[in-house]
Amino acid sequence: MTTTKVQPPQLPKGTRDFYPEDMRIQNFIFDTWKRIALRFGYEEYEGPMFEHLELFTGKSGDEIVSQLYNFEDKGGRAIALRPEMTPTLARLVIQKGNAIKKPFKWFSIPRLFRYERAQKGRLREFFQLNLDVLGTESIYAEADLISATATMLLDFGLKSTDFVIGISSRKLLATYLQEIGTPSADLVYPVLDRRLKIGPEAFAEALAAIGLSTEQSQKIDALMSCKSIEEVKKLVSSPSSIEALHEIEDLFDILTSTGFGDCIGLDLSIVRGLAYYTGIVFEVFDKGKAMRAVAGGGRYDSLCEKLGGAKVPGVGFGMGDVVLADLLRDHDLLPTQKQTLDLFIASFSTDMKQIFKTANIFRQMGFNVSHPLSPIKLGKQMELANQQGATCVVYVDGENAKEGEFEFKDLSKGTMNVGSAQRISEYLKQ
RNA sequence: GUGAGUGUAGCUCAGUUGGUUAGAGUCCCAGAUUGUGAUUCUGGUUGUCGUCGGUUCGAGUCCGAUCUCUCACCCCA
Repeated sequence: MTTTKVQPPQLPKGTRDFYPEDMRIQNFIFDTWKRIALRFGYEEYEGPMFEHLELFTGKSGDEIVSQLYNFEDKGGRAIALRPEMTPTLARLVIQKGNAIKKPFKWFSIPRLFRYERAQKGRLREFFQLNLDVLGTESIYAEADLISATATMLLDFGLKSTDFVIGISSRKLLATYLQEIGTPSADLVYPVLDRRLKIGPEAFAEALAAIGLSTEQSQKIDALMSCKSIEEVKKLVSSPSSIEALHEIEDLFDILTSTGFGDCIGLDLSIVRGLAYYTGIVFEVFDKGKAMRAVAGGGRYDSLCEKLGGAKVPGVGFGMGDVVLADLLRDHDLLPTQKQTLDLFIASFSTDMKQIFKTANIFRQMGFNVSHPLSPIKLGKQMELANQQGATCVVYVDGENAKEGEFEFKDLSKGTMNVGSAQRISEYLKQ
C-alpha cells in the first residue's frame, strides 16, 4: 500500500479569503456604502452572479470574452460570471418596462469576476458598489450621484484634500471634436483616454496616425489641459459646445453651493473607456499615490435602447472594494477593533450548565453573549472574555450575589458590581 | 498574453566563500496564579527550506525547469 501526500488546497489566483479580521474590514466598507446610499434614497437590488454571455458581448463586443469567466452549462447555454453590474441593471429595467415609476435610484454591491492577471488594486474576484439614477436627463441626477460619492468618502474619514472627483463631459468632447472637424469620435476617444499615460509626444503621434492635423491635435490638447470652466469658454465657439459647457457649469454650481466645492475639479482629460457614455463622466482620484483612480462613472442615455429596450436615460457609477481598502489603509482609516460582545458568562466552579442557561437569559434580552465551551479555569475564562472583546463578565456563581443576582465586572474599568439581570441590562445601556 | 522580482515555522524575517542535528522574534499551548483578564517570568509545539531534477563526498546556499505570490505592460467595464 502506498500513501501519497495530499497537496494542501490552494487559493485560486486573484481571489481572497476573508478571515474574521478581514470580514470586519469588509463589513465596515459595505456598511458605510449601504448607509450613505440609503441616506440618499437609493434602493438596493441584486441579480444573479452569472448571466447569458450575450448580455456582455452585446454591449462590449466579442473581445470581452477573453477577459471574463465563461462556460457552457449542461443545457448547452453560453454563460458568463458577471464582470460588471450595469448590463444586469439594464436587463432588470428593460424587463419591467413601464411598470417602474421613473425616475428611480438604485444601488447594489455585486460580487464581480474578471479573468485578468492580478496586480495592485485588481483581482479576479472583487466587490463593487454601484449607484445608478435612471429615467431622467436632469443634471440633478449627476449632482446626486457625485454628492453621494463625496459624502461616502468623507464618511470613511478621508479629507477633501485626500481625493478629488474629476468631472468631464463626453458631450463637450464630442461637440468640440465636431467643431474642429475631426474624424469619428469613436476612433478618437481611445487615444484621448490614453493621453496622460502615453505623454504629449506619443499622444500627438497617435492622433496624427488616425488622420488629425497638427492644428487639430493641438486644439484637443489645449481643451483637455483646461483647469477651469473659464479657460474652456475661451476655446469653444459652436452653440452645441457652449450648451455642453453650460451643463458642466450648472453641475459645478449645484455641487459648490451644496458644499462639495472642495471635492470636485474640472478634468477634461477624463474620457473613460466605455463606449456607452454619452454625457458627464467623472472619476475619483487618490491625490496621494500617483492619482490612482478609485471610482468612476457617467451618463449613459442610450444603453437600454442599445440592449433592445425602450430609451431610459441613466447615470451611474462604480467603486471597487480593493482600491478603496488600499486607500483607506494608506490613511490608517480601517477599523482595528475586534468583534463587539456585550457579555461573557463565567463561572468560578465552571458550572457549564448554569453558564449556558444564563447566557440564554441575556441573549433573550437582546445582548451579544459568549461563554466558555468547556470547563476551564477562571483565569482562562477571563482571558477568553478579554480576547473576544466583551464589555462585561457576568459570574453565575459569585458568593457575594444573592438569589436572582449576579456579580459582574466591567472589563474596561476593572470594577466589580452586583445586580439582577435587569440591572446589568441597564448598566450596559448606559 | 509579455517582462521583472520573490518564495526558509501560522506571521515577520536571519542563515558566513557549499560543511554536522536550520535559527530569532511573534503567535499559539502549558505553568508560576485552585475566586478573576491586558503586564511580567519560565517551559513547550511548530518546517519535504515552494516543487521536481542536475552539479557535488556533501545543497537552504550553485545550475535548470516548473509553480506561487508581488510589481509593471496589455486591458480596464
